[in-house]
Amino acid sequence: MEQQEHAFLSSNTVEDASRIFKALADPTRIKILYLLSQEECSVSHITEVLNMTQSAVSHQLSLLRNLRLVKYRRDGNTFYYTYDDEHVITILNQVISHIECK
Amino acid sequence: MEQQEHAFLSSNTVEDASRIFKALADPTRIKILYLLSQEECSVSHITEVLNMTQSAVSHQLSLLRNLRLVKYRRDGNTFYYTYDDEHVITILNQVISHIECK
DNA sequence: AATGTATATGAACATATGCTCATATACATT
DNA sequence: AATGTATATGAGCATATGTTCATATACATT
Repeated sequence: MEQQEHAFLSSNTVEDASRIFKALADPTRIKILYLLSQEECSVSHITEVLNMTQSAVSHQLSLLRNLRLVKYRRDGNTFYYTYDDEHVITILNQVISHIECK
Repeated sequence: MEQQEHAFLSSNTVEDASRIFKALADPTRIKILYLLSQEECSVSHITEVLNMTQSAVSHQLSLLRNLRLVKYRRDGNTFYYTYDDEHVITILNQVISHIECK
């Protein structure tokens, strides 16, 4: 009630923002989300394109699922993932464009 | 030369994007950058507002300096920091607005 | 010159993160 | 029912990260 004269962020807001940026902070997750921004993908397809182990990809998808950044549908044994947060994809694309036009 | 049919990101681009998002992924750095988005601040002012140790703040400022996200001017013993990357501030504010209007 | 003040920096430590390896699960096929 | 296939998951491990503590640096003041 004294030392904070200017508008500041609530700790919830800061935590939420941190969570979003953390999700985007890892190269593997950037690649996955970028792929999904272009097309629905099966896990095995992601695994092949990124040239990673199935387990590593699956762990990252699990993390992205928990954050509600991706969702999936199942068809037999195949799981097809799509992105589930338009805003986060927009942010990702903005940063990528900004980097590429340098 | 065969398994990559769609446009994909160069690893440099991915690394650069990762670096930017990593910078924004920590609550302390979010608070610092948000403060600096509003006004030029001395280290001691940031320390008081965030209620953290001088050392912790200084370490984070050092990290942000290395990433060229902030710069400073010196006036006697006091160092005044400002942000140095308009685009990153824009991204931060976009994410914050998005979170707050939920 | 000596002391004070604001900030930076290195080492150490605890926690978080991302991967691998082994294995579980669930559906498909035979 | 038995085997195969696609994916998920838990444990373990190595590395990265953020803080603290102690101390260095550089300028100011007396």
